Amino acid sequence: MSEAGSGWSDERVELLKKLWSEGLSASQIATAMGGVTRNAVIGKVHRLGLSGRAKSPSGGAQKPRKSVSVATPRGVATNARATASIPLVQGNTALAAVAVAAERPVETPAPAAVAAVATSPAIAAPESQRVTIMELRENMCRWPMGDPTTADFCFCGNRTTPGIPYCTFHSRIAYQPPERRRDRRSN
DNA sequence: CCCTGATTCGC
DNA sequence: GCGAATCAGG
Repeated sequence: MSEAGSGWSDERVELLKKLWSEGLSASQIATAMGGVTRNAVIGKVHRLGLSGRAKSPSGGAQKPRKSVSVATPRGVATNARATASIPLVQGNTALAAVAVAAERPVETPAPAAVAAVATSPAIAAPESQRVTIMELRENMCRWPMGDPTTADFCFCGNRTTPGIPYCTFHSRIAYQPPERRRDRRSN
């Protein structure tokens, strides 16, 4: 059973706490852990009593809506968590990558398919952004590059269409129909 | 447009 | 308890 998908197991909560305390954004954590959305992460974070941590790099504080019939004295915040020294993003990349690899083995596309496209003179590979898991956004191509077990592991990072985890180029490689090698003269 | 977190509320 | 929807801001 490694059904990872939903449900906050102890390990998952620990990972969440760790990544959150290290300064990763909710969406980054969500994509890193997989199976959950940033909303889920945020919801869990707040439920755990976290939040606040340090200053958000972006997305400043919000107001509790307009006329909130506040009946809930949510005085949680103000966690005595000193700002301390937040490690730079570069230092965490390896950790996050490992975490991802541990939780969700990267789906390695068929090497044959890769080679086929790579050697196709008609298809030109776009310049990949080569982003790390930290810089990966929801709409960035998650095509793995490099070895997941080493620090040079990163992703394509090109723009994707909503709902598709890859850019147009890598989508062709990833979603190659089983029956579509030859007889493609109607192109 | 992209992103961020916060909060509410139905399940 | 969970997370989508919504909100509010950068």
